[in-house]
Amino acid sequence: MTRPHPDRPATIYDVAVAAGVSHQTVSRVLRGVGSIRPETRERVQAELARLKYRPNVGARELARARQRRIGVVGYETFESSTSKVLRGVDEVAERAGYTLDIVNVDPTGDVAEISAALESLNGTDVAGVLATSPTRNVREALEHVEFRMPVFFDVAGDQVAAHDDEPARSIAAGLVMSHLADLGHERVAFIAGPEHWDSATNREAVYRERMLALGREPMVIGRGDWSAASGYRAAQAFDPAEGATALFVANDRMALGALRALAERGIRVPEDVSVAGVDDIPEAAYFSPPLTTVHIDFTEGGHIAARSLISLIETPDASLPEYPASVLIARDSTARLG
Amino acid sequence: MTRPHPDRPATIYDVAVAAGVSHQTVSRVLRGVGSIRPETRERVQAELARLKYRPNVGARELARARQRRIGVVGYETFESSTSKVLRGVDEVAERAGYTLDIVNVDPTGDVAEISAALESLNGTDVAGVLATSPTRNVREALEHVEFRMPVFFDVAGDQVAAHDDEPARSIAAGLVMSHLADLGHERVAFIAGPEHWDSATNREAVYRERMLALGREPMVIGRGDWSAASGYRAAQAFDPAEGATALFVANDRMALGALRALAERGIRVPEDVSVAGVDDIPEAAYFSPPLTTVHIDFTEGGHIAARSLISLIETPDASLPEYPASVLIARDSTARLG
DNA sequence: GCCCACGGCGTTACCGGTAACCCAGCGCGC
DNA sequence: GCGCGCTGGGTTACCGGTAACGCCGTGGGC
Repeated sequence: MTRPHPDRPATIYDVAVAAGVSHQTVSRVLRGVGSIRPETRERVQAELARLKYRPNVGARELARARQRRIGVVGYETFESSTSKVLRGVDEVAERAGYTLDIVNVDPTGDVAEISAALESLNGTDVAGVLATSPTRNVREALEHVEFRMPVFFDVAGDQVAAHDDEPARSIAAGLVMSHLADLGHERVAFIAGPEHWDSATNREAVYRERMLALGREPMVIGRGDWSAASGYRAAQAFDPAEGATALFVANDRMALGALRALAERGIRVPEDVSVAGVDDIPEAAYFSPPLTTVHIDFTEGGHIAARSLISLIETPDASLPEYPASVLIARDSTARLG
Repeated sequence: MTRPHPDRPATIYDVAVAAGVSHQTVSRVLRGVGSIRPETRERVQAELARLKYRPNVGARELARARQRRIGVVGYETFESSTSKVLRGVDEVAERAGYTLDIVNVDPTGDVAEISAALESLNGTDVAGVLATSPTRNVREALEHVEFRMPVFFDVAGDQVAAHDDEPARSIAAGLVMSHLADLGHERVAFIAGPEHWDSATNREAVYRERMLALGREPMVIGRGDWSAASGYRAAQAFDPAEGATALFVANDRMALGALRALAERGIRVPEDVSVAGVDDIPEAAYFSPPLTTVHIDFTEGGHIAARSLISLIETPDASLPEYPASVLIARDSTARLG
């Protein structure tokens, strides 16, 4: 379905001539400032509507010397959790009058390539940049590019706790490990996320730490790329003979693949092994069996990131935001040991 | 991670003064037009780099009297298939020098509300509008708003065949029904998508038609909202006593919910009933059992939609695009009858 | 030796807005 | 009757680019 090409839009000058006033009066009506006789105002508004006036945002930006776009460095923006972050960013940005300029990059790709993408964003004079891909490569690329505008690096909804001299750590992974420990699981195997990702390394670090705290050797049986297919492949390495009673998978989609791999090999969940993920994607409740996971509010994470960036843009005092609390969602894929 | 607020950017006038030339010479170097002495060009380029010049896109748009943004009316852009469409649109648009301005609306919401969202897009002087939400409400809202620019209404990757006096029809649904018929299934139950959606009604129409062609009464047992949860609920109404040997679900996510509901009730798939979906989301291969579905290339659909819109913008001759072929992916959830 | 074309720039106008400043007329106090 | 401030608006400059045009010097054709 299409519509024909229409002719050139009316400007405030056209409207001014039609209403018999100066263009400045039209501008005043548009902005609602200054004092204007009601009669004049109505005449202008009538012409505005009749001529179907639409403001030229470029001209407005130019005259106001103020940008209204935020560059977003996204990645696989079609993936559920990350695009929920984007949605949250969009909601806040729109309310604040900003428009998003989304650049898709492969966050695990070549640093030079990411830098080029960032540079192109930089060359397009946006008001600020929001990076939603917490990978090492993106962080490095950000170091390379000299931005003239504020940059905010989001943690992509994955809540982390960072104390003064401790590194950032995944709360979600801690919740999963505590849940498993509560159920009596101490021999927990782990399928990690892609190594360039901050959230993957954060979760893995917490897993290892908790295992050591239990006096157990960490059992990282594989590493995926967040996809169900990679979880399926990684779970092939799960060997019941090694004694693990639970399997912690770094995200829900990989957990789906892992569940499938275990089912094919006749390993029952949760009777033979408990399985838990992270993210709480909407589908997780309908896996077979329904997956125990940690709910992360990605949209709210996006809100927070956007608010932080906008406050950086408008008032250059940076205060680090508080992320919402993640909560563990226990479902049938985990059960008490024994 | 953040960076401080930097000072105001350099303009071509700053660069011109620094290089000892006129601003027009700088503009020429920037655009690569006109004849310039290599020595002068180098001097300008050096200053460009030294002052970290970034073009002001607003000013450029203004001077060129040409818009560079495309408004996209999206919906649940965080959902897998739809955001793949967006990604495809983005890829093409970026290559053509356009930037996306994405507006999220609830495509099943109030027509007035959608109209308002469209109007705000319209008021922002974009080069064209691409609607990626094929719902009746969005179509109605598009009728209300008088656009000054080309509008393209995408079919969101779902391929349809439209003959002259026939309505558009879902090819994907036809593929599923043929596959089931090949396996001997004639008594096929159906879980439909939300009624406002074109793709839902297209798929349902094809389902009904095929059933009647087989001399069977259509068995629409429920209607969902595309989510796994709604598929789970709808599948509660599946009664094996009614004789259906297969269940066709209008998309994969609802099919996941349906699989779960069937499993909970002890109905085996595919032994007791075959199940098929549409979309081929990446997770479908890891459902229990892996889901027979129809692969739709959403990203390519986005490419095509964007190309169509851009050609409408640049040369107002509208030619309807060819969508890529969908293909059936047979997996374990469907089996020969008997 | 003259004219003209062309390379290599500079000048100026303009895109569509906003903002600072200016100005006429009126009502008012004194 | 005069100065004052306020209302209601017009004039003009400017934002940072692009485009049309003009100008100067040089070199080649005749």
